[in-house]
Order: sequence, then C-alpha cells, then structure tokens
Amino acid sequence: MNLQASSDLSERMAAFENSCRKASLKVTHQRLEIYRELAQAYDHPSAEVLYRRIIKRLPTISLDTVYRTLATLNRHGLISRVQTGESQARYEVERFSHHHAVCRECGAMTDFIWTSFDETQVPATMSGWGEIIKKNVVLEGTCCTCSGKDSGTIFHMPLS
Amino acid sequence: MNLQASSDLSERMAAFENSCRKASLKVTHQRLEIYRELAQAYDHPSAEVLYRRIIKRLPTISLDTVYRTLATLNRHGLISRVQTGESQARYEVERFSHHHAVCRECGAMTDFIWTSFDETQVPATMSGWGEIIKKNVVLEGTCCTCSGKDSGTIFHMPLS
DNA sequence: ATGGGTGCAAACCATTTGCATAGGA
DNA sequence: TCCTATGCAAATGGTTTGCACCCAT
Repeated sequence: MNLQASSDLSERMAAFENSCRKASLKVTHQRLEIYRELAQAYDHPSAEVLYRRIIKRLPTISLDTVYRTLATLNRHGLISRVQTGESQARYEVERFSHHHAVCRECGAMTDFIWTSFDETQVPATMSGWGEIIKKNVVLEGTCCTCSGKDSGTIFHMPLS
Repeated sequence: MNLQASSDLSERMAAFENSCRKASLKVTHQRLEIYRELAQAYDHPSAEVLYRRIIKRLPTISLDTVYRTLATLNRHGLISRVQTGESQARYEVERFSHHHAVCRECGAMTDFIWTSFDETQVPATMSGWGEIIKKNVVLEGTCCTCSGKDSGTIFHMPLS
C-alpha cells in the first residue's frame, strides 16, 4: 500500500496549503496537523481516532475542531468522507482512484485499484441521470484474518 | 422501476414469513407491516420515514420497534442497510442485484442494473482478501432534477 | 483590524437499551 | 407455558452549535 514514499509528505503539505488558499481557507496549525495525520494514515480513521493521534503532538487541539475541520475539508473536496455502515464516519486523503473492501466482522477497510473498472462506462440507462462525480466499487465480506484463513497476501492495518 | 406488479406482494409476504420461521424469528403483526411497507417502497426509506408511514395503519407501533426490527431483519439478511453518507441509515428489500446512484444535492437514491459489471471478476490482487459477499457500485453526483437539466428519462421518487 | 477559526460546554438527534408486559410458538 | 418481541422512557454516543476569544490574512 505504501505507493508513496514518506519523503514526498512535505510536497503534499505544500499542495494542501495551496488548495486552502485557493479555497480561501485559512492555513492554521490545527488544519495542517489534521491533514498531515490523515495523509499519513492508511486505515481510513474516524474523527475520534484521528483526534487521539493528533493530541499527542498538539495537546491543546479539541475534538470539535477535528470534526469541524474534517467537514470543511470534505466540503471543499480536499479529503473524502468514506461511506460505511458503521456509526462513525471515516475519512481519507484520496491519493489516486481506488475502491474499498470492508470486512463485516472487524471493519477493516482495504483499498484496491481496479483500472479496467475505472475505464468502463456506466450502463446506457444511466446516461440521463445527471452529472456523475464519483464511480466506486464497494466489496463487503469477511476478510481472511477474521475467517481464520489469513493468507498474508493482503496488508491489514488495525484500526487503533 | 416497477419491475414487479403489486399483485405479487402477497407472494413476497409469504416468502418473508417462511424466512422468518427458518431464522426462528417470530412472525409478529409489527414485523409483517414493517416488511410490507419496505417491500412496497422504492425510495430507500429511513427508520423514521418508514415509521411515519406505518403508524397510519398501525397506530400503536413504536419507533423503537421499527429500529429494532430493521436491525434484526438486516442481521438475518432479509433486508439491506444501504450505505449512505447521510446521518440516517436507509433500508431496502433487495429484489434483484442492483447498484445505486446518489445525488449529493437532494439525497435521492436511484437503483440501476448493471449485469455486465455483476459478471466481472474482481482484480486478481483481491483474490486473497477473503470471502466477498457483496460487490456493488455507488455513483455520486448531481441528478438532473437538481442541476435543472431534467431530461425526464430517469424516474425520481421523493423522500418521505 | 477584522473576519474566519478555535476551544469549551451545552445542545442535538439518530439510535440503543433496561425493564415490565404482551403475545407467538 | 416459555421465551421472544414490544412499548415506554431513559440513556447513549457521535456530531453539531452558540459564544467569546484568538490568530492568519
């Protein structure tokens, strides 16, 4: 999953600052830390999980700010809220087009790439629906770790 | 969208009763009415929306029972909880394999069939993930009604 | 300087739960 | 009869909001 080396984090942070300015969002210390943490996370963390990680470096931040910032960044398209059946909303920085597989047992969410799907057209019956912004696949099932048949071929990141 | 005539509703209710017995769930008046209402709904209603519809026929039913019943039926696979980014969970009776297009403006959820997608295999990288139970496409965007370019080719059912 | 952003605490609201009763098996 | 399901009400928990202060622009 580590398709990007951590060395380009500063590059991504710079891009984030630019995006903020373009959207006339103030570049605050809190927003930088929230984005940095999410950009480094590969487990689609919830607001609360993110908060627990950030508070170690930024002890004065409040959970409210994390909620508000995630909502703001999502509204501006800088991050994505991920659809899940769980009670807590989860977020990610979209590094490239990908899809999700969610385990019904443990909630682990695995990214995967499916280029040939990305290139297909939606069926003709949907051509009149409207403007399609995202086209994603969601797999649901039981991951190998939970079914006890872990083959070790898929990387799992625990949800802290 | 009305692929099934209402005349087969009694048939579906009978099948539902059988499924309940098979799962050793008691066939109560409330469960029958909740299922009947959901089986006739084409707008993926939330628990509350469903409750407001059912109470007209069954004035003594409580919202809790609707919540509890939806959770129970979902757990047994008799109905499906639909993934959405909204705060309220929405449900449906799966009549046949289909996918969803969700309008970011009005929340309308449109079903569509995509047989060729249903027949495709997931990418080889996911073969080791685990047991896949569902494989669904979610489209997000702006429906024609909201963008003001309604062509009238897609049927929209308002919520509530 | 000034308007958006933050922290705090209180409010909100969808959903869940404890408990006594009612009704299906 | 026995145990599950229901109704009521209170609790829960993720998320949002009002308000005063602070800080990036």
